[in-house]
Amino acid sequence: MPYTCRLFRAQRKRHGSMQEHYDPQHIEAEAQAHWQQNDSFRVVEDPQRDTYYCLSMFPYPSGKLHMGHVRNYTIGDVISRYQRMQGRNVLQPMGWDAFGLPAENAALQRGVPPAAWTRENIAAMRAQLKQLGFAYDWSREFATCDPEYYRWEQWLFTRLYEKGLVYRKTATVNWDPVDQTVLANEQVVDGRGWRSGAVVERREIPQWFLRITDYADELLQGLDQLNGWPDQVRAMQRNWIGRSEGVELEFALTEREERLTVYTTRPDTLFGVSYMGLAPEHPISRELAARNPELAGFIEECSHSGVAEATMATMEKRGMDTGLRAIHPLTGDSIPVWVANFVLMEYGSGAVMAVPAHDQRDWEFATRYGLPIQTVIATEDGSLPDVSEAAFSDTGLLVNSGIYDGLASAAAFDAIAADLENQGIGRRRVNYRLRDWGVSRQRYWGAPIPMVHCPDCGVVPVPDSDLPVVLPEDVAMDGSGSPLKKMPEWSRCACPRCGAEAERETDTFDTFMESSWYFARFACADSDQAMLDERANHWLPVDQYIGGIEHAILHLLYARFFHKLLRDEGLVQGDEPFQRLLTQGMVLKDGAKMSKSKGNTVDPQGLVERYGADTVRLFTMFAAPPEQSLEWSDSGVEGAFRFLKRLWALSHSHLQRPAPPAVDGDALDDGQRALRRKVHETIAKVSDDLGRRHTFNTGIAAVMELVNALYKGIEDDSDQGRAVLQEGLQAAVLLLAPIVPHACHRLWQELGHVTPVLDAAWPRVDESALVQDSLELVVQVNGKRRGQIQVAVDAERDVLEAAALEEPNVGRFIEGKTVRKVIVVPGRLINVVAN
RNA sequence: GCGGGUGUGGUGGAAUUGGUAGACACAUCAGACUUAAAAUCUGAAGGCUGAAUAGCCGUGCCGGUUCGAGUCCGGCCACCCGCACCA
Repeated sequence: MPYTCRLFRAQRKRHGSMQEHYDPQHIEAEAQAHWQQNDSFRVVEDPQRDTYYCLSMFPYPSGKLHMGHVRNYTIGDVISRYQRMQGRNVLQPMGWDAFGLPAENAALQRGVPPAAWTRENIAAMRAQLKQLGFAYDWSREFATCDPEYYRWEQWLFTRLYEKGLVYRKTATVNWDPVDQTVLANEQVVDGRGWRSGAVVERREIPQWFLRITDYADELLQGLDQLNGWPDQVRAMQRNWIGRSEGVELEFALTEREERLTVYTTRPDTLFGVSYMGLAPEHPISRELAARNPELAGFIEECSHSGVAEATMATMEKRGMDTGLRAIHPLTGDSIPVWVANFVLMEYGSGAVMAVPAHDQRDWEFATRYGLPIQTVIATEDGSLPDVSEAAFSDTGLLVNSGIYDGLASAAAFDAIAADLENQGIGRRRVNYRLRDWGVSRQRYWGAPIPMVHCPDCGVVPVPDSDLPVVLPEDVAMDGSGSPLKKMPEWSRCACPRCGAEAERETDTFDTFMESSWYFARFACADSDQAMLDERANHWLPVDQYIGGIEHAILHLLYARFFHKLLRDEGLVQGDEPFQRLLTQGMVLKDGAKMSKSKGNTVDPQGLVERYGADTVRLFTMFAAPPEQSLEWSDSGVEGAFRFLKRLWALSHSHLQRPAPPAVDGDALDDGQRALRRKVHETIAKVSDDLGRRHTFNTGIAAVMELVNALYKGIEDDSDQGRAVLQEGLQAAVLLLAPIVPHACHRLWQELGHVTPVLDAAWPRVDESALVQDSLELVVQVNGKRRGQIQVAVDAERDVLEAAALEEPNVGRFIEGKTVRKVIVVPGRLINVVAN
């Protein structure tokens, strides 16, 4: 071990010279100085050792740490330190998700360029992370706004363009007509721009897309292998990808050549179609509007709303008859074609067939506009469902469906699909809800999209030799769109292909791009010849990833997608980036999410100054299991502080006494044996809680119980009494070391150890200490607890039954009744069933 | 609207595979120490009944399965998260 350094020796104190009172400021400064001077957290690739890559989601540098960060990073640090004590070579890096909207807002408010604001925040937050004692390998730190980082993202994007995985098409954005700028969904409040208050409009503009749908099936299949992920997150991703099997079919139109293509998962309800719905942006809608001012007015009205899916789904369903008719492909009936505000141009073909009897949305629309509701599915028992109050969306038996009457939905699906196929107007299709990833942002503070628009050659990717396309950092923001669009000196360039005067793309990347591959870059952060090198495969996949549940879908799906892109580029080997995932819950105060607007925030900085990092870490881990939301409590913090004082005081008292001999298991009296059993039961419990379950709160509770028991044990001043106490204190310090590393660093020294606790081995359970000869069993009568009996651990079943029936209170409850059976749950209880 | 979650004492939570509901802590109360307070230490405590052994009730609500349900199933209610340009 490289740790027998000057400082460590100088700090070592003999027993008895320990400070009586717990002084976190002093202890923490000392421990942090030790770690810094010994470069304790730097990790070097070592082919001989087991690797463990523990990654917490990197923060957006918003200014200072909030409690959510503290919680996230404490969880990661506890796991990292625990794994290190297991002997693994642990990589725990940290960096900055540095591009994004808040920097632009800050620039507007304070006139500071986003780059300067971001870098100041990074410096402040880095200092805070160090103060909290997180064991990060800072030599691998980077910020995503570093050109050395995003140049590789630009490089990959041009590769993907060559492969055909990148394309351009128009997509809808929120447009603020007053500020003349594109708004994020977050910036649209009640349908209005957050700054200007103007009613937001929808606008179609050309944007860059990544073909994530090419990977939809693999992203879906891969979820089955991700056993280390919460089922909840896998379910959310599965639903997000939304694979469905259905039929794509065409409806002919009267008076028009072209056909309307729609997709349905319920071809069995085809005979119930009573109208067609067109998106307001559909080309046919637009064309008809040109000759129909009323329709044009309606479409114009539809454009006054945001683009968020929640807005679309909750808004009032409205529509207008176009006068156009469609022909039902099987019955030949003529069906009205409506423009409907809830039909989205970006999904499928921008047109739907509506079956109001069997789809709730269609039902609501039909009811509102008096359109016919034709029942075509009967329940399994053949009775007609009541569709006067709501649609009947279950499957069942077909009725009113011509030759298909009597078929079950599944059989009708096949029959109708086959018939449509034979007629050449339909085909079975697998469809995904997942849409291609739009990566363009009309913003300044992001990585420039490395494309050039040449009047002659069209779109040309920037060649490798010209990368990175560096974002100019010294800019002024004025609130009306990206400064890049007003910087001809930056955007004007020579076409890389023909040399003619051309223009750079002024859109920047979605910041999800940077966060989709940072985990791999940490393995080789200094690589300047390639995006990734062989060290990526040394460390990947991430063994444990930790972050907020709010990232369950988008970030985690994009990162999984990117990992597959990197794999297909030959840069990494595995299929999935994150082996195990822990989704931490939110930090609440007074039952609500902490936020500046509610004024219920708690600043970690003040707490660290007052109580020390260890108390903050301890409370955060104790107050709730990591996946659940955590209710902040100032008095709970006080309690955590009190526990550390108790632990310190107990150690101090113990160390005032003569040094104990080794524990001699055979020489212990009953009390000592019981206390020692508690020590080893606690080791077993905490090992499981920290290593497998990640329920840090129950692990801490177990150590608290142990410390309470040790407090009683300190009255025993015999040799073996002191020996058991020494063993118990050592166990407590080792078990707590990942959680409260500073206090344990010092206590471990005080208990007489030279190797720092950071590198101490995790304690082992002595099975012989766990042996008991008798235990208490609960006795129930008809499932209700009526008494308990003390029995030998190896007692036979008939002995247990007899003892249970003899228990006096049990006797009272079975008196006059017949015992029907006796259920024995070994080690737990006996239930006497009597009536 | 759609998708995913959560709901247990005064409070945060525990109960890991269907087997003693309330571990551990906070707050409270009592005792010790103190001139006093703070700090610290020790103890009590889900509700109701009872002198007590003990009994009845009790895990959001209604119903079910089981010898036994906080845990499983069905139906509700409330709150939280996500919904593709917040990160």
